[in-house]
Amino acid sequence: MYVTLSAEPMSFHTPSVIQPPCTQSKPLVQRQFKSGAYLYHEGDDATNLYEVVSGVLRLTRVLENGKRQVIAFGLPGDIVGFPNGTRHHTDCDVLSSAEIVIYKRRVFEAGESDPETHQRLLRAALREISAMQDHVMMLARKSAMEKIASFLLVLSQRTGAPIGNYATFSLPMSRADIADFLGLTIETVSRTFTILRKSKTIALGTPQTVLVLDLDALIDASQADT
Amino acid sequence: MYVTLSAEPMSFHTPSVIQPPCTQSKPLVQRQFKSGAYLYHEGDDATNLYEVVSGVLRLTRVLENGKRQVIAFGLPGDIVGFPNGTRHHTDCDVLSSAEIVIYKRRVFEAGESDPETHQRLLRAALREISAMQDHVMMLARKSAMEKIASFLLVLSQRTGAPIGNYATFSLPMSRADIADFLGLTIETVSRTFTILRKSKTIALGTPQTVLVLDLDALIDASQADT
DNA sequence: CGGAGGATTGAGCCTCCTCAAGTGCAGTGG
DNA sequence: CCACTGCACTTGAGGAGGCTCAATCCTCCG
Repeated sequence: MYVTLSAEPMSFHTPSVIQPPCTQSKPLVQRQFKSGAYLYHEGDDATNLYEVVSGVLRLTRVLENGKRQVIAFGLPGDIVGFPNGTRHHTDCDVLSSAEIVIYKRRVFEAGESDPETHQRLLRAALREISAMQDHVMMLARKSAMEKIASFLLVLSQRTGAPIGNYATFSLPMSRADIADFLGLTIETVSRTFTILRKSKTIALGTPQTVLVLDLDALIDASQADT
Repeated sequence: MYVTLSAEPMSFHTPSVIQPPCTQSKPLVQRQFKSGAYLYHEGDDATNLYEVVSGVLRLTRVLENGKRQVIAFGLPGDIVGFPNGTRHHTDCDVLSSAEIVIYKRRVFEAGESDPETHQRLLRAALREISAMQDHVMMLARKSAMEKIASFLLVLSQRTGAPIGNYATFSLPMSRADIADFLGLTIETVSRTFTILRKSKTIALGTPQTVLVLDLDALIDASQADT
């Protein structure tokens, strides 16, 4: 499942730590991808699906005018690469070096050979529909602050590590990627980070390293004016 | 597939006229639903999938604060009701009386009994992922005018009927539904309709009946400032 | 005729975008 | 070692698009 930022704090779907992707004895293809590598491009014939074990992926689409739009980020536990028809409809590249489990598409589509994996991939596809719907709701209705806070919350939940009473995590994507994903501009993203810093809700070690100082405040900021 | 309003004019996916849903000899369950009826609610156990033959469905989700958000509209040719896990994650009700073909969920999930329908439903699920991604891109980056024009274009393409040189179609959903779907307010939707009327791009018979007077102008209005 | 609900229109404001300048850091080369 | 350059991020000023609040219109229906 992708980062989706639903209003209700998101549960950890198929976290690889708890439920490792390899549960049967069959050999699984797992590969290491370096930052900047592409898993596939838009229009490529889709032969594989990809499960993120570690690292972060970026799914983008190129618009008519050549600009790139970030559709989703692939975090550990996500399965990406579901095609439309036989072809990929996004680009997918690696933001921070990733371990990826590769599944054959036909296992997903037919599955006679491996019903267990087939079911697993099917559920991932359905989760993705739900996730995209969550994302749609956020884009349609949330303010800049609510979007940023929601985004940080999900990253914190899914990739954060505790440090004392706080949680810390890294932002492998640029401000431009965040802005693209949330339907904002770079400047608004940056300003919103500044507001959160000044209110002592978060702290930034580097611009790519976030420390959550006040989780309750972040949750408040992520929710609509209810 | 749902109404998605991608930038490139959308092709007609599985139009029921050309490729009727019933291609095999097995008996298919087809039912009539009246306006206002619910196909399912959020949280319901998902036993079926639904293919729209005629009419229009509305898929919504209820937020914490009780407000309703329109996720998608189901037009003829769409297949709706893909669950997340075993449960529906949206409400689905009927905006204009609809003929619906009902599929059993287990045919979609397993499909040993009916590989052909299984494949058909699987493709629909994948199309839906793609469609939601298109919708995300629109919500994130398009102006009010671009959203409305794109929305009208899709409805015109998918449900329009020619009248002389023009195309006409009905809007079974309220302004509030349109606003919700596009991430706008009722007032902005109404004002944008007015602009399109005054520029002779469209005409409104009733507020629910659209006549496309200048298709090229509508296409122009639907595209970003490229 | 009167009321209700949806749609339209208007005025004012606010959030976020645009444009522009400034800052900090990493890499490069003198 | 230090200037130079490039890039990402931050900050500021100003403006515009869309929202809010409110009034009005239209149509349907009792």
